[in-house]
Amino acid sequence: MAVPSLATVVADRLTAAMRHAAPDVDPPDPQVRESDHADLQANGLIGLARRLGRPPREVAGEVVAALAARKAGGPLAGCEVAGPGFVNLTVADDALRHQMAARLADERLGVGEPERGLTTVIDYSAPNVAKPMHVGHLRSTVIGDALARVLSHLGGTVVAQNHIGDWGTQFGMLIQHLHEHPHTGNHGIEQLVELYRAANATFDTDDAFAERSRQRVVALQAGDPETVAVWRELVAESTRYFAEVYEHLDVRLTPRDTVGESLYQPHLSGLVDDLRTAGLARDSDGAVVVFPPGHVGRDGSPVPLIVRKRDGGFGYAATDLAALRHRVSTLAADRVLYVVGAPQAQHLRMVFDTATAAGWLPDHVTVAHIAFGSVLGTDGRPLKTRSGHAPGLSDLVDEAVARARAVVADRNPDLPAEALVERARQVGVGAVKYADLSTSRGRDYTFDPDGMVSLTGNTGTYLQYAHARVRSILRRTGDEVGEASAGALLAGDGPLEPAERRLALRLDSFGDVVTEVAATSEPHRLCGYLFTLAQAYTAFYETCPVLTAPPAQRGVRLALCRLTGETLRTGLDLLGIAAPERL
RNA sequence: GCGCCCGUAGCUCAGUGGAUAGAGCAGGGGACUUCUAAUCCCAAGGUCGCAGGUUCGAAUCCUGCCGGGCGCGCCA
Repeated sequence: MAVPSLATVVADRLTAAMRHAAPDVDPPDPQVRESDHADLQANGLIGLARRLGRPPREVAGEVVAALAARKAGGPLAGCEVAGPGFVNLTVADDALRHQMAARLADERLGVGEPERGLTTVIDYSAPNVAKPMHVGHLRSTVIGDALARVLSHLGGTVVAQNHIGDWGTQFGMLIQHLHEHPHTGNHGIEQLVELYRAANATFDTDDAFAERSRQRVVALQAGDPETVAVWRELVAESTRYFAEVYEHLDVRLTPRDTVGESLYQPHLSGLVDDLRTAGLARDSDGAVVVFPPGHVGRDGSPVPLIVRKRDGGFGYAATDLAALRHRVSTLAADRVLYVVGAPQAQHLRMVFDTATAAGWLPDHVTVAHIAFGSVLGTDGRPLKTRSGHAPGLSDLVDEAVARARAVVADRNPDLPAEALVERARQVGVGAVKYADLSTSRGRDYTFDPDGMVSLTGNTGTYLQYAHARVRSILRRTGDEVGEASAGALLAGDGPLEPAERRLALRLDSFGDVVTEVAATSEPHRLCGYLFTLAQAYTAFYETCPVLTAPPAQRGVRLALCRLTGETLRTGLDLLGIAAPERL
């Protein structure tokens, strides 16, 4: 059962008190926030005073009095006016114990399911066939996977769509090159990459080959059996590679979520006709284009969305429109999220605007570009995919895992080789994912391998370590669930230590933060929360002995440990990061 | 030129219009016979790019400027 946080309960009570103290005025948001000066502080009463045209401290005093008059059984132990009209709020120890007990008794830790009944389509990862995945794919994959986990945890239906690049003119040159230089045996990603490089080089230097490649594109589009068979082989090989990468990364995408660009090809002709019929598309120099209003280019003229090229081929805009239409009509999306790099912002806006104009986007469906920044080197220069080589995803992950293995092996000399491999993977992958998820996604991303895999400080490893310490304590009790129970919390009395209070308050906000991540599509908020939670636990760990405490206190502390452990484990899982029992 | 994003500690970054702007890393000083020291504590480090404006109150909202990144007709 959902357990509202103390902050929301207190906010509701303040709103009620404002209504009581000033019945004729619509009460503003009480703005209850965590505070350095108390457990919580409310800033919104100054706004109420403004609406009343009266001195803020006076009004705040009346609201506090109204609050005090109805506080029987409430969670507050104290509230006082401070500064220009803030209200500092202290929650009662009993209220904290009850909150913790309620969360501990609930398998969902008291987190509600506000997404129940909503379907969200998430477009993420989107690697290209016959190309290695690089850091840009990593961001989309990791962020998209985290959002999928969060929305699904909140009760929503999530439909992942891996929009892989499996169509386009480059396949003509790949297939033609394979045709002229047949490979034997299996290919593997390395061979595919080599094929891409060789085909591309020949294409650029050999005009005759380039022409044969163009013919090969025509053959592919016409469904020539031999050509299609080779194409399928290329796609299948890449799909196997993607699946390996996802599994290694603990990403939930599977081949079932793969909906390549090729699948929309049969619908593009009709789509262009529909746009024409709707009066949105028109001919321009032999191409078919849409001019969504409000998009102006270099010379002040409208920027076209090219749905069909002059040569008769369809551009990616057509594919994107077909995909969007499919997601809304067939997949019944209430919300469509595009986890795509920020440089595509204008393109996506034009696609969204065109879809809206065409009537393919009903009002109740929201569409959002979940943009993330470009990948920069440590010199601050962007790493270009085409010119230089963007760092390969596998290289980065392998390096992180190797460093993790060195540290894990150093701390656990007796760990069997097999367990070492798996734990190093969990730690290394967790470090990479956390580094990616913990900064706000809109910013450009500085690719810093050293910082990413350092395994100290504000990293995924810190969170895993805090979790492992929790587990270590609980393992030492004979019956952790029985002793570290909700009942133990409720049986506790006497004042809580400051470190216990701070930990309990952090634990209480978990559901609010997860809901916020869903609302903003910003996983870094969850990272920040989990880091402060781990810090609060560490402070508790340093100052509050658990196993050696007197029985009543021991029960309370064990219960706090267990709730912390389960909150960390759940939070890490929502980020796609493992929480091993031991580090 | 137009549009979008971004300028916060030496570096990498948090920061819901609220009180004294916070973390991590690096560098300095301390703490392991102790439930895991992958940790913790202390000190140091800032014209929040600049200038105006709105507000009781601005890193946060508005305007202008400076600096950086990205995008802007047939690649995806």
